[in-house]
Amino acid sequence: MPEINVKNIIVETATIFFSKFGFHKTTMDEIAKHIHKAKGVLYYYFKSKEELFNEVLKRELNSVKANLSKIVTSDADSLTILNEYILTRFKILNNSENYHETLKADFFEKYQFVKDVRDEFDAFERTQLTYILSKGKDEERLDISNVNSTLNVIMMVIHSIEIPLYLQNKYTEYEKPIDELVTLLIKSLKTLK
Amino acid sequence: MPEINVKNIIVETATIFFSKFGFHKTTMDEIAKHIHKAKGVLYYYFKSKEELFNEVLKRELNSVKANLSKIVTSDADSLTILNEYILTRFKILNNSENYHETLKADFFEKYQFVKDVRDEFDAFERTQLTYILSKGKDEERLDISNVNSTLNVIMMVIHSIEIPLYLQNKYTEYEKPIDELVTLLIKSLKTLK
DNA sequence: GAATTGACTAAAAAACGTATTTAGTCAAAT
DNA sequence: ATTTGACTAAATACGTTTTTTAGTCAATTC
Repeated sequence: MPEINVKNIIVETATIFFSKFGFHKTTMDEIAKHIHKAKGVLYYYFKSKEELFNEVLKRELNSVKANLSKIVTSDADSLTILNEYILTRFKILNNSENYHETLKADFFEKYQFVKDVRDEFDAFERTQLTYILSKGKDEERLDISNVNSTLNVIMMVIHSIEIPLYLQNKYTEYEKPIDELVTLLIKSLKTLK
Repeated sequence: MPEINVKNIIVETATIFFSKFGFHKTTMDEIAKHIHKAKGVLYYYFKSKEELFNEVLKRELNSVKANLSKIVTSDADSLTILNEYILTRFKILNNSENYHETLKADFFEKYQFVKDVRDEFDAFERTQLTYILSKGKDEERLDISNVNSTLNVIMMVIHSIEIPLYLQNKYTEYEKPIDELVTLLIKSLKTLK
């Protein structure tokens, strides 16, 4: 069986198990057994369980990035883009149990190995949001004196809200207030005419 | 020694110990020893360790409430009041280690006994913010169609931000973005003239 | 009668030793 | 180059023992 397939099958299987049982409760043995392979195969392709989880996480986040990039590069105006970016981000990451689990890194030591992947996703987000805000500023649709500080506000809001949203199962409760918050923020950033 | 003093001394001592060591690491024995009393005295005035902690918490929150009420009842206009309310709330609660610890109730079972005190403080907040928003609406300074849903937005924002702020030691990092966020929110709520 | 004490104890937490499981390794085989 | 399965150090789980702690209460003091 070609490498490309075995590695993918491992990652796909790991995605299912990690999503369902979490990183710590999933064993390498059960992943191996599920694909009818010896455990050693997993270690042939991945240095460790942590590296496998990071690969699973990267692929999930790459999918999220692709969706978000589509929004950012659309023909819509920057206000619409910013609106859709934030709402879509919350919505699609709601389905990523593995991403939720990484939020625990901010509370427990045992997840520090996900830091790099998390930082990389953060960097992606800052880039996308900076692009949106700068575009809006250039188009004179957004009234922003300092792009970077507005960016920090938005990042703070996103990172703060996602904790109760995903770790305290408040997605349903907060769905409507999030909509309204984003509307308010857009309104406050909109250039007055 | 009169009752009023012993009870107060117990609470004051408990405040110090709970703030420093947390609820679980503080023993009733060390509180008693510190005030040169037998442990039974603590149980004469308080039914349990949990009741003592709740009393400590109530007193801290009563102090916070007093400060916030002063702002709410001031002669300033509602925009200024809303601004000051939010910023002051974050600032003074930053010094309440015991309040921070109650935020853990949303993550761990062992703190469920603080729920009532927390709910009561929430209710206080909703009342104060409703008053501010309604006042602003009446004064026609705030452009709000539905006071209750705007209230939910503000409460969501406050409760979300306080988690990283106090449990992840992000007060310094978030101080400036919070200022700016509040400025943006006020701007979005302000009636256009 | 109210307030305090200090001995007591059930239960919780911590410590400890043993058993089991798991991540990771690697020589042998394919 | 890829896979296997036996192996092992380390981590985790578990049962037992020890220690600590929250809470109690009869006796004492004020």
